Amino acid sequence: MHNKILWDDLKTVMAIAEAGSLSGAARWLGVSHATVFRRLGDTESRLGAKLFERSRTGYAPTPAGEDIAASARRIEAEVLGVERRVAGRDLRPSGSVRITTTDTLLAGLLSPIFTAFRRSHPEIFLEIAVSNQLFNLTKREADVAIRPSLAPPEMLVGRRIGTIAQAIYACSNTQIAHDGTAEFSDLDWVGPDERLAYRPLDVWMAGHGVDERCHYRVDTLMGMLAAVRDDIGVAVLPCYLCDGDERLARVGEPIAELATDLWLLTHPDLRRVARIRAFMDFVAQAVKERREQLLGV
Amino acid sequence: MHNKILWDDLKTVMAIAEAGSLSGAARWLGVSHATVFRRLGDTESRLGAKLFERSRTGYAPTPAGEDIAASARRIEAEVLGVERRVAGRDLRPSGSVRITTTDTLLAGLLSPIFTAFRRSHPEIFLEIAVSNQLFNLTKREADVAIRPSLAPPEMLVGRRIGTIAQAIYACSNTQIAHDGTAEFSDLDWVGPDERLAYRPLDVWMAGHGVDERCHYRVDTLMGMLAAVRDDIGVAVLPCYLCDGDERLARVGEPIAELATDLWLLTHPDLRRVARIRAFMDFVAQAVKERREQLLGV
DNA sequence: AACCAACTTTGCAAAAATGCACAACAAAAT
DNA sequence: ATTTTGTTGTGCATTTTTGCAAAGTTGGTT
Repeated sequence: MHNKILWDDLKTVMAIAEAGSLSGAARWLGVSHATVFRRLGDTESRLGAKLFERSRTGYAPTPAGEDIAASARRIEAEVLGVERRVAGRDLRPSGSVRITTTDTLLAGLLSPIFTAFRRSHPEIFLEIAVSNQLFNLTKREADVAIRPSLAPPEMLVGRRIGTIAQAIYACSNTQIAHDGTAEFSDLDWVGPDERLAYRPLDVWMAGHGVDERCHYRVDTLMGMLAAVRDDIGVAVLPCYLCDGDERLARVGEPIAELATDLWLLTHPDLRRVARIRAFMDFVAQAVKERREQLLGV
Repeated sequence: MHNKILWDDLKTVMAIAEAGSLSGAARWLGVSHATVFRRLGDTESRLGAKLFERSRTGYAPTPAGEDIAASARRIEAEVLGVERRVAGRDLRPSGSVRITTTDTLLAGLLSPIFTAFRRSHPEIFLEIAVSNQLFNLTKREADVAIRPSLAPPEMLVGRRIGTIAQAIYACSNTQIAHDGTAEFSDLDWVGPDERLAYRPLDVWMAGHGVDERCHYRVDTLMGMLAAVRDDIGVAVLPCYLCDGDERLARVGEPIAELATDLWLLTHPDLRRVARIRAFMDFVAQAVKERREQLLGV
């Protein structure tokens, strides 16, 4: 009769409420949809309350279901906080660090740095999550983020480790690459699409009247680079990514208004974790040593 | 590496921290001590942190263990709150109600009332928790409390349903029972012991100089009653409990300063639950009908 | 010193939870 | 209209968790 519910049952209810379906909740929770089905039934039985209206389009929470989902969100925040604080007390210089960064930073700058770090700290494992989306460090989706940004999120701590210069690049074996005399508006351009969410470049291209000549858009910088290599057009790209590529030629000097900062960030609760500090110190130093590569000089 | 812990693991850590041992935590959680042992080991492994210093005489939490236990207490409050609110939405006039009351109230007043309630509401089940300790309605140890008190706890809601009169009783076949002329200080007395925590009666007995003649103390009113029946001495007892007992005789009028109120209480979140309202309305009415029995007239 | 109570730790059997595979249904896409 | 995709719901096998029983340690009581 008065069976108390499992605290994890609340998480299940929250997952169903947010996903709107058993299958979606199952994916989020990392279990089988059959398991979610049974857990929900069991929870409703223990509480003696209906938590979801079942419909053809999925599951919609009842007021009681919403109340539980809201509680579960507060509990989730509490659990993440205590997990971080416990993890933050970990003073062992060993274990795993999860880093999130972009594909371009990884390929063009960070990969050799990570390799060197692994060599010098064989007892610290790295897990790289390549994403162009901002990971949620509060939810411990990563321990460290290395990202271009003009301002870091307020709740994270870290340091600015460099400035990323960007310039126009063209395919090496084109006329523009050789003499650089064509007008911008006479060129074909490659640009970012809206999913890349690269607002400053959109603004710059519009301001220089070249977005009208942009007939090829990609949602990754690597895709933009490949298009330039294949002479589909010219594009603004980071110098660290392109200057070492023989098939690309820089056209003009770096564009000051498109320079951006490179940040190395973690959550405040993790700043004292030995292995995270070791990693961040190493990367900061290594990037400093490559500061000219980032600046494109 | 980044295994998230089960939310119920936090409850386990809190239980061990509060009990100081695996065995004590097991009793509190309602599981085997072997289970607690394994859950703790698994949690420490997932977090990569030591949560308790172990000894054969018990477990003492580390700072990380304390942090988790504190989080778990907050989560427990959150879970109890949402369980109450969900239970509070239960509008079905059926199901189970858990009542806590004293052994004397049950035997001398309430049992026939509960029987009548069951007859008139066959679909509502009663679970009676007999205790002289105050149950924690906030922690849902009971849904309804029926208790003598001069003032109810602030966080509960309810109503005062009667006044309990008390008087001196003696064994029926004694002289004092017949003529009532002996001085108090000439009698042998039966009294409550410190575990009964019956402060007002202690004060009254001291004020009338009869605690010096009290050589028999019990920690239950039923035990006091049995002693009076066996002519071990006289005692102050509730009128509802004794007036119907042929082996007991009242000596004098009820003692106004020892009158106490009878309260019918529940948690604010449960006040709208249909079966709880039905129960409380019924009991309030039935006790009102017995008001003279309570007053000893 | 002997006995008792309360504790931790572990191997094995039992119970519970879970995943798999399938059937059926419904909406979206073609 | 048909196909594809995504969903819910369920029986059975597998995996995981748990309880039981035992061995051993420690401290308190007699």
